[in-house]
Amino acid sequence: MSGISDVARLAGVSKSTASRALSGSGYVSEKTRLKVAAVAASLEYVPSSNAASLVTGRTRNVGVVIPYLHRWFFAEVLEGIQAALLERGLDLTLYDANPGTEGRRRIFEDFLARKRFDGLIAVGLEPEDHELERLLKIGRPVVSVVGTDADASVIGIDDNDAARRATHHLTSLGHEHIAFVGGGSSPRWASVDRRRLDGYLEAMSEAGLTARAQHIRSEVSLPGGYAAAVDLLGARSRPTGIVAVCDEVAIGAIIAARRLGIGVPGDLSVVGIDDHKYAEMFALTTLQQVPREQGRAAVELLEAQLADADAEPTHLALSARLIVRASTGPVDAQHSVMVSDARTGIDGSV
Amino acid sequence: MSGISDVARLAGVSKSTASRALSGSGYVSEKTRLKVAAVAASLEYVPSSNAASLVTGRTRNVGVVIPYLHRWFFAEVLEGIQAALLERGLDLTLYDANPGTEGRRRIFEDFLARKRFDGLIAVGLEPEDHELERLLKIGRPVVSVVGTDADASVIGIDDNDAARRATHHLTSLGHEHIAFVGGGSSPRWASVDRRRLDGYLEAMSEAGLTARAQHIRSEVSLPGGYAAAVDLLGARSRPTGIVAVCDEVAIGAIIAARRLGIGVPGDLSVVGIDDHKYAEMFALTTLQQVPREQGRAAVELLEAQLADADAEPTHLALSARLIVRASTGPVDAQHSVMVSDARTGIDGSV
DNA sequence: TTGAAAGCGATACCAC
DNA sequence: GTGGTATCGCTTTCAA
Repeated sequence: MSGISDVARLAGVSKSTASRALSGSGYVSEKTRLKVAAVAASLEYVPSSNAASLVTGRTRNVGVVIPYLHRWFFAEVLEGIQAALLERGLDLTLYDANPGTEGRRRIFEDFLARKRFDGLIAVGLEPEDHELERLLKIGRPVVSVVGTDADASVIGIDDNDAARRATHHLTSLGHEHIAFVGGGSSPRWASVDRRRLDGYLEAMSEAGLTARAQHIRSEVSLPGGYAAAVDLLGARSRPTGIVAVCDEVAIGAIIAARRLGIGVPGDLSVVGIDDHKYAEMFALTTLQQVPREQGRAAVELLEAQLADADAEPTHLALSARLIVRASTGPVDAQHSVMVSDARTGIDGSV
Repeated sequence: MSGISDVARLAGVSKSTASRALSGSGYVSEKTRLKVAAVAASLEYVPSSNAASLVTGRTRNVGVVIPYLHRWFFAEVLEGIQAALLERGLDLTLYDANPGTEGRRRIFEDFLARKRFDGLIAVGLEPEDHELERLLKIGRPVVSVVGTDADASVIGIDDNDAARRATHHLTSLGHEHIAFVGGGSSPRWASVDRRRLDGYLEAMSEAGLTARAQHIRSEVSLPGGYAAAVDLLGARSRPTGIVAVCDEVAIGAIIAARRLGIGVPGDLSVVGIDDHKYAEMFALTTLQQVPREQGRAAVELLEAQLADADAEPTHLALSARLIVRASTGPVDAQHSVMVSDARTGIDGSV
């Protein structure tokens, strides 16, 4: 394994010149640059990032703190981040900070303090106060995907607005009995869920339906949505519309409805938020966000902060796009589809 | 930010003694060890991993090369790896090597060569020949989760056996027309899929059903299984049993069956491989593997290789456990459940 | 049991 | 444009 001095010697130049030639910074004649590059290539020279980091203080590595890997949104964001980092030649150190685990504690107590990165991207982290404190104490730029930090750059959709529009979509179709499903299953609310519930409540209020607003708590997952919907739809008086906190919950609700023989959208309209990869298969009407792009954007924001130490924190609130598929319909059309469903086994939504 | 010389000075010892005291290697009197530790704590001293790595050659970092993040199996393995690494104080560098992407190419060409890790864990990587060559050339221990490398440690389930037992489960229930769904959708087979198909074919052969064996190609995903099953089950002569390449495909098939009014398990038995987190919700009979534990085991294996440079590569083939839920039943029971399904909207499987 | 000094492999300043 | 040299922060002989 050859070092830069080997390259320098074989190229007949000094270490400093070799370094300049390879890093591309500083004056080097084109001739020697070519020569050095050729030698480096022939030796398959790979610079030691440790040595370089030690002297420059820059690691060319980005840390990603993320609470879940198995949830659609998080996996997509992470893939977006990784893709953008690969393009830039930057490494990615993963910190899976699952809430309530010993691992998360150690990440905040020990791992982050090592500063093995030039900057951090926090994805849907929702840090406790003492965690946030740690995060800022590190003294490296932080970009959040989903969040509310005032001190860091944040990128995400306008959750309140998305839920409001989802709800409005149903009220404009004539629905009056609309439930919001998901969130609040654990004592500590995820703030995203909270914001979406608020958006729903505001839209219900605008439609004069505050009295009929109903929040069904559930875990934010497909089985969670399924379980909650089984209860909700099995009750005597069931809603004609469901706004789900996210697509996973929405899809769970659709599956529950089908199993209960409730036609979608004939007897029940369901709208989600996400545009999950399964959304199309379930013909789910939803408010689309593109987490992969959010991941890429986070890298771009971080890059800017890295280039210019005192760049102002940017707050990017993207707007979700309504995609109407076949899980929502006018409230009047009730039952018409249900019949065909029982006969053919396929309702009109596919 | 204080370095080890600050600690040394304030503790009234030399750098060397401070280093020994903190790293715990070499002779240090208990008294000075305590003193140094106290000073280090008061200064919130964090050693520079770059400096340490530069001199020791060890990074205390593990690279994980993984082709997907959004698929259940991969996300679970990754979470298992991360948890085990956090316990050991080791960092995790993520390389998302999505097949066919420019990013994957760069990972193998550039990123891995930097050797910013003491060892690698490859998860379901299925490297091309030239990629494998690169991998071994790095000269760092590699552990594979799922795979067939002779030169590296491998951990995974016996896929052939799992598929064979899944199939046998159906034949023992009297099924004769059993299709295998999934895999082979792209020209390049994933070898896992291939092995599972082989296991199915062997079991069919053992049951004297070779003539009726049928492989339905599909993408290995829930929508993929759904689409394939819609075609398969819509045909004139449909099977009474489905062995799916994995649970995601199996669940897609169940959803398709329900939509077509085909009762599960009344008219159709479905068995998967995985024990996916949604398996319970769909009452899916499956052969369980626990990817999270495979991730942990990979870390343990790697740790052993790291401790003892010439430890023999270990090949761990775990056995999947059959979990019988309610997606499979005797072939005779056909139609009985379908009727109740149509009446109540809920079949017997929940 | 401790300390002085020699690197690890690069970068960057400063003469030339 | 180029080369010598100090330096980054630590570990590790080797002597004392």
